[in-house]
Amino acid sequence: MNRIALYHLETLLWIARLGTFAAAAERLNTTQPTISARVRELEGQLGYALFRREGRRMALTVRGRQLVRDCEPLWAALERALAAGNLSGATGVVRIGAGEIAAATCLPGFVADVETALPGVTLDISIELTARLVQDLLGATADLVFLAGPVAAPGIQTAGIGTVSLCWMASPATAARMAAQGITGAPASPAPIWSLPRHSPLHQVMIQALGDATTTLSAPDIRTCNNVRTLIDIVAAGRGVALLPEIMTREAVASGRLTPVWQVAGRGVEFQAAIRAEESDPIVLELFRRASALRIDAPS
Amino acid sequence: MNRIALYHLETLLWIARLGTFAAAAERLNTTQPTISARVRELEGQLGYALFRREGRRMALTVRGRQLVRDCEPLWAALERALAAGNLSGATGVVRIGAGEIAAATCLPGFVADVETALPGVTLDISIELTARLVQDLLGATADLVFLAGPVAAPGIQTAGIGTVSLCWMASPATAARMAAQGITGAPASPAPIWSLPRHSPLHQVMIQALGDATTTLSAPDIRTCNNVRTLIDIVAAGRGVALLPEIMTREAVASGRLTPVWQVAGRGVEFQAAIRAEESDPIVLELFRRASALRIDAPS
DNA sequence: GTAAATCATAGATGCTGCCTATCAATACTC
DNA sequence: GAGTATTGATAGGCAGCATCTATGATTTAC
Repeated sequence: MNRIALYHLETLLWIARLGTFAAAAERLNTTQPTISARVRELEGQLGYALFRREGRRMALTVRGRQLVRDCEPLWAALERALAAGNLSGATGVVRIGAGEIAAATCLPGFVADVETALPGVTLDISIELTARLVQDLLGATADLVFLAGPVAAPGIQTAGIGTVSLCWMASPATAARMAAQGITGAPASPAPIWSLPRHSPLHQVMIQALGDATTTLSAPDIRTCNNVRTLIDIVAAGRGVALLPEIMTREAVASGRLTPVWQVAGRGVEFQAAIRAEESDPIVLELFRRASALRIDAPS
Repeated sequence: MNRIALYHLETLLWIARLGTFAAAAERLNTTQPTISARVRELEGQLGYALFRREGRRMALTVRGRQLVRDCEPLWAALERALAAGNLSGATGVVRIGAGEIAAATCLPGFVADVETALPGVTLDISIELTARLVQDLLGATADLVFLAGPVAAPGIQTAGIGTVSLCWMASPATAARMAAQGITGAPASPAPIWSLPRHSPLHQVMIQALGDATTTLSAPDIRTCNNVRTLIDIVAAGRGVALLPEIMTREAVASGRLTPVWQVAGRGVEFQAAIRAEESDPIVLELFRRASALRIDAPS
C-alpha cells in the first residue's frame, strides 16, 4: 500500500476533476495508457475499485469518490509542505537550547528579533543545564545554544553577548538577622548558601566569590537546586542566601520578597551564544549572527 | 517531485523517530542500504538536503526537521484516508438525487435511517427535476434517486415507495371567490392554474385531473414554476390555484394561508426510488434496499 | 452507417528499487 | 591504545515496474 506515489493521487484527482482519463493524461503531460496503468496500480495497492465502466467513460465508485474527497485537501497540504523547503526565504525548525538565566535574559529579545526578521523560522526551545547544552549541541540535538561562563570545548564556536551581574540575595528577615550578627562581608551560618549544581558555571563563580571574601570562615554550608526560579523562592522564604543574577531578582526585590545583602566584586557571569564549529546551515549561521549581536547588559 | 512515494515519507518519519537509518530499516522490514537509497531519492526529488553527517550518525537539517514536522500529521491523515476504503463497514460518498416533493417526503426519514444504520456513508444530495434525475442516474452523476411518477426507462431499476395525495389548493380569499361564482368541480378563470413545468409527471397528473372534471370548460390558463415551495407561496398570495401534494401544504393549511378547494379523485402521484439496473456497488444496493422499504404514505 | 471519442491491451524499453556483500568512519570498551 | 561494535556508503546484480507506441473494443454522436 505504501508503494503509492504522489503522482497516483494526483492522477486520481485530475481524473475526478476533468472527467476522463484522456483529459487527465493531457493535463499531466503523459499518455492515456499511462493514466490507465496508474489507476490500475492504485486500485491494486488499495485493494478496491475506484472506477466502474459507465458507457464509454469511467465513473467513480462510491469508495473512489470518498477517496477523492479525502485526498483533495491532503494533497494540497502535502504539496505545500514538500515545496516549502525550496522557497528562497529562510524556512525551517531550529532547535534552541538555553540555560535558565540565559532564557530569562536573552530569549525574549532573540525570539522577538527572529519572529520579525525571519518569520519562516520556527524555534524549538529547550531549557537545560549548561553541561547538557554543550552535549546537545555536539550531539546535534540542538543547533544554537545560549549558555553561561566561558566554554572552550573543541568543535564549538562561541560569541560573547554580555555579562549578568550577580548579587548575594536573601529575604529581608534573613538579611536583618545577618546584619545583627555582624556579618557584612559574606554569608555564613546560620544562613545556608543555596546554589545551582556543582558543575554549573554559576556555582564556580559563587565559590570564587566566596573564596575572595571568606578565607577565614569555615567550610560554608552549600545546598544546591537545579532551578533558579525555585532557588529564588527558597531564598525568599528565608531559607538562606544565594548568589543570584540581578536581572532575575529585580521583581522580587521590587516587591520586597528579596533584598541584596552584599554586592559582589566581580564582573558577574559572561554569557555567550554557541553553535557547532563546523556548522554549515545558512539559517543556523544567520541565527548565530543575530544572536551574537545581542547585548544582554546593554538595556540596563 | 511527484515521483515521491508514500514509503519515502514513511521512511523519513521513522528515521526521525528512531534516530538511525538502521533502526528505521529494521522497523520497515528492509535493509539499511535501501533506507540510504530512499533518503537519497527523496532528497533528489525535493532538491535540498534532509540529513547531514554528524559523527557516525545522521542529523536532520533545519529544512529536514521542518519537513518531518509538516508531514507527520499529513502522513497519518493520508494513511487513514487510504485505509478507509478497506474497512469492512460501508464507507463512501453516495450521490442522492431527489425531486422537490420527494425531498420533502422521503429524504428526512431516509437520511435519518442512513445516518444511524450506516454512519460511514456520506450523502451528497441534489434536488432536481424528474427528467434531470433520470439523466443524472444514467450518466452516473447520481447513484440513487427519488422521483415522482412511474418511470420506465431502460437501464433503470425502481421500487415504489408509496403515493402522495394531491389536492387543489388556493388561498382562502380565492376559494371564497370561486365558491361565490359557483365553481365547485374544478378551478377556472379568473383563478389561473399554477403548475410545475410541462415535462413534469405532476403536470401530467394535473392535466389528467383537469380533463376528468372540466370537459366543458375552455382551455384553462396554466402557468408554470419549477419550484413547489414558490408555487405554494404564489397560490397563498391569492394568485391562483394549484394541484399540490397534501404533505407539503399541511403547514400552510394549518396556518390558514391555504385551503383545499376540491379533493382530487385519483390516488395521487406514485413515488419511487431508482438506481441503475446494472448497479453492482454493495453500498448503493444496500441504500436502495433501505429506500425501497420506505413508505411515505404510511405515517399519515 | 460512418466517424469520433473513450478506455484496454500488447510488446518493447529504459529506469528504478531492492538485496547481498562489502568498505569507511566513528564511538565504545577493556 | 588496540580491538570491537555500530553506523552509513558503495558496488554489482537482478527483478519489477512505469512508460511509450501501436492497435483493438466499445460506445456515442451525427
